[in-house]
Amino acid sequence: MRCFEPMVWAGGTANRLRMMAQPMDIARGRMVPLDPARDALVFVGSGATKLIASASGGREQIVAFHFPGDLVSIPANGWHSYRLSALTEAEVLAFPAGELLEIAASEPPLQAGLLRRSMTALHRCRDKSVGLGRKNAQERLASFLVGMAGRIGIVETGRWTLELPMSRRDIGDSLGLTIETVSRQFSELRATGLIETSGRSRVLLRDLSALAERAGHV
Amino acid sequence: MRCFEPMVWAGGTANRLRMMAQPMDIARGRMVPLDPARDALVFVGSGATKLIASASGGREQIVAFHFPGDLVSIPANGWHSYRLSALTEAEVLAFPAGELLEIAASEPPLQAGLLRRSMTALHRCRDKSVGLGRKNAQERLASFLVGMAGRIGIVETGRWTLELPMSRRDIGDSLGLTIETVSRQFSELRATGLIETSGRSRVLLRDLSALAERAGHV
DNA sequence: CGTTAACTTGAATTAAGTCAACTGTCGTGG
DNA sequence: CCACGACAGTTGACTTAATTCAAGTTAACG
Repeated sequence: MRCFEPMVWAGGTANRLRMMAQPMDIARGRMVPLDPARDALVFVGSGATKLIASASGGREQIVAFHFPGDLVSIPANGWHSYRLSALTEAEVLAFPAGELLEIAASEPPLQAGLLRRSMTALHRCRDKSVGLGRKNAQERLASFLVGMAGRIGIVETGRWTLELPMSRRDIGDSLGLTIETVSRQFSELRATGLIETSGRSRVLLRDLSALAERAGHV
Repeated sequence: MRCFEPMVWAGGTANRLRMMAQPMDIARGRMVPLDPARDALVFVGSGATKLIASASGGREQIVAFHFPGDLVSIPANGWHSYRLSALTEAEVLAFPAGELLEIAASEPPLQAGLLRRSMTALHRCRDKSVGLGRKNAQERLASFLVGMAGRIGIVETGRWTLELPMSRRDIGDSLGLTIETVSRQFSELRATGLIETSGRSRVLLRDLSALAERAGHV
């Protein structure tokens, strides 16, 4: 199920966009090939991806997960080096940021879409910063689960089910925790009765608002 | 020295913008008055501000500092509650986000400016997330100082001088550390010879690239 | 059904937090 | 201009949450 909205927003310029970026299929676990010298903008059409930042000493922080319809902005010259990796097989459209922004400048609806998505990403990143800076392990995991519910959760008779495409390691790298701590917090939430898990990826949120409270949301 | 660029970008619509937001003077330590029910966009014309997020339990995280020319996007309905506070006397222009975006939709240069600033803010937030998630106290402080050098630093014969408008508490709230840890790390960097301080706010960076290395930048 | 990697659990360690006492800076008023 | 008071910042001793290291379990895939 493809969902390359930029083509839609762009109206008559859809062809110019197609010339800049062919849709690409990225296999699970592979990086999206990007020119490391230029800022990139990537649209996720299907599947799921993670944006990884590397600091010195091989430390990695996942700064965002993406799902269909999301826009990913990848800077070339930050303090850290970024790369985009597929969590599941994914279809993406990768643009050189400069060229896309130039086209968008003469295509207000496209530019508006970019702006709206860019702000959504900013707000998500900020909410996440609060967790990284000020929350304990349990609150971070609860926050993560509540956030995922809003993005990929399926609700049924008041209970949310998640099918997580990322590993415990990915969750840890996203929350600034080790894999062991993530695992212990899953166990803790399970023991409290707030969640149930089955297999490695399915999570049932038994009480979303209690979980949001546990997450330290105001 | 006022610097309200949106007026400039907006060309002929400058008057519509003026009707939406009068420039305001915010005294040091005061909040920028915002409608808590609506997303806001604030331009900082002069002075310095901090964007504070509150989680439950009275915990506060400063998610960004702002200087003249910066755009601040403040969401009304996030997981956390946000407010913008002046670090020094500041002149700002506050807009309801919805209305400003609507005007921007028919004013490509304005929209382009918003988009560019929004991406800058996103990239800063991401680089900061890496620090919050994966760096130790010393790396966080070094990162902070290098970042501030790039924004408000004054360079002179290869040495950077900073006049920090924020307190140690603000720095701690921004780096996810306590005031005591921030203080200890200042002492540590002083002892290593990487920085000198005089008074509460002046910092001399004796070797920016060594500091960037210490910051864990790649 | 067996293999492998992902996940879980436990015990010891550590970086940063907390609590407490002290010192320096800066603005005010004598 | 200097002395004082108040608050910002510093330093030290102890505690704690999360990491690290190590040893099991379990799920998923062929």
